Amino acid sequence: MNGYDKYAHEPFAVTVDLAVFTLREGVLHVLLVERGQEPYAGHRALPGGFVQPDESAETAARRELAEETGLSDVSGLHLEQLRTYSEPGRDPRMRVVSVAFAALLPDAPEAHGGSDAARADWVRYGTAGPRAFDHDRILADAHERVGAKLEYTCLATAFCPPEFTLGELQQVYEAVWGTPIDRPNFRRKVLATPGFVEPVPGAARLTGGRGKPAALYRAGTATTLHPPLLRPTPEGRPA
Amino acid sequence: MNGYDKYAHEPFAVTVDLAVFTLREGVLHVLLVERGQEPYAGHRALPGGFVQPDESAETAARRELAEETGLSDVSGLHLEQLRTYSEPGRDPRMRVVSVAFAALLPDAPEAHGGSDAARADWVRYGTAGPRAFDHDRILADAHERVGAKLEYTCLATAFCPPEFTLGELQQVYEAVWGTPIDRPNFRRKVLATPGFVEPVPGAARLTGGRGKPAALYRAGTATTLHPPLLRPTPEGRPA
DNA sequence: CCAAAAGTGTTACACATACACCCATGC
DNA sequence: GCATGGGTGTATGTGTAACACTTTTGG
Repeated sequence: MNGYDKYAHEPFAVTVDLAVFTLREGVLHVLLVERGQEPYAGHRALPGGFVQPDESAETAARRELAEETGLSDVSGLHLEQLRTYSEPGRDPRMRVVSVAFAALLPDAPEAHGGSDAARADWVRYGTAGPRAFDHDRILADAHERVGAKLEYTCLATAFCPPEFTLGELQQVYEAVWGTPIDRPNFRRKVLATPGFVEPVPGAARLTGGRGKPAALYRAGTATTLHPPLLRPTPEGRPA
Repeated sequence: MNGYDKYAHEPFAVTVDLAVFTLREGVLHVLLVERGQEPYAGHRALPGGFVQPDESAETAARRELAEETGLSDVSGLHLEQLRTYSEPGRDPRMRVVSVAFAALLPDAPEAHGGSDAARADWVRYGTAGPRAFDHDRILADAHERVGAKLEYTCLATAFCPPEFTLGELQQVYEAVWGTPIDRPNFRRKVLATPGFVEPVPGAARLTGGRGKPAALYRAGTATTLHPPLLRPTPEGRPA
């Protein structure tokens, strides 16, 4: 199999599938489209599409992200390759190999589904499926990956607007992990990690109308968290 | 892009590339083939090949693994999808999307390169490249991934024969990470993690001819490590 | 006896957890 | 004043890091 022969091998269609997450009012949402045709007509599915001849999968994913969200500038958004799904029967019509991506959005633009007929909506994560194809599994894999990366990277700021409060940052962790976190301890950990967040001098914002105004922070330059911020008893721990 | 049209899209070739690691005398080695034809004739490359029409990428990877190592039974070996490399120019001849895998072998069979003409040899990891295509990058990504997974999974036993000593297990960590580890502390951590290793009752083995015979252990049933076994100052930590 | 490798013990320190408590704002 | 959410302080336990030390083998 070291001799390449471009005519000797079955062609594959290569697509990208996107698990796009955002937070709306402190709740984790995911972007889903509604399929208009068979198979799985009427079912929800992850947004995605074919990789074009001159594109890498990453480029295709970012293009699809812009099309589906309707955002004009998606260049700064976090986009991360998850894994590739290639089981022969995953699409009943033809052989489709799909490279899955996870994307994180700070704010959720209400209107979207710009480019094509299929409607796209934000759906609360955890709402019952089943989704089309193997998209339930892709979505679960994406959620697990994002949750794990929150532990040892600065990824959480990707869910936040340019300036945010520590309470908002904590909401990201709580929404993705589905567990409450002790606020004082969270605060200390974040501030003790150099480069995770930087204070915006003097700025403060009223949060829910009520309560003390919160100091504002910007994302720092660090990408990894040492030591990590572990979620409470994620698995396997007997104690 | 929700309407599928199998004739409207450029066909892609889909291949798998394998980063196969093993330990030989305590040193990390990787399996490389020597290319016989252009491009990159004479250069070393990762073993791999085309995904067949009826195969998933995982199935293809395991088939290639068996062919390249010459092992008759590769069913129990650790094989893990890394990521997919899809940049348009990565193969100068045609559009090739490659799904990369990392594999771990406990023992290194000397003779291999069974199926085809290309020679395959074990090369010490870190030996100077450059390798063909983007295989240097794939190899670096694979090494980083394996190193990271040693921290929070029981993956290290995949490098070991069915029965092994704690010293051998420690050598896995030291070889992959490239750092020495304190033996007493390593020992305690491993034994304190339930299900990581199980003692083989009464068995012991002389290790280097010299020294006290070491107790033997088998891999346990656990897959994750809580708490993790962190490598010393992997990155970013200023202290 | 010496070298080499396995195995045990101990101490100091970092970190996480679980709270109690104070501050500023809207109603 | 009271509810709400931001921010500070502190004790207690767990886990790690860095060591010194003992044990068992071959030469």
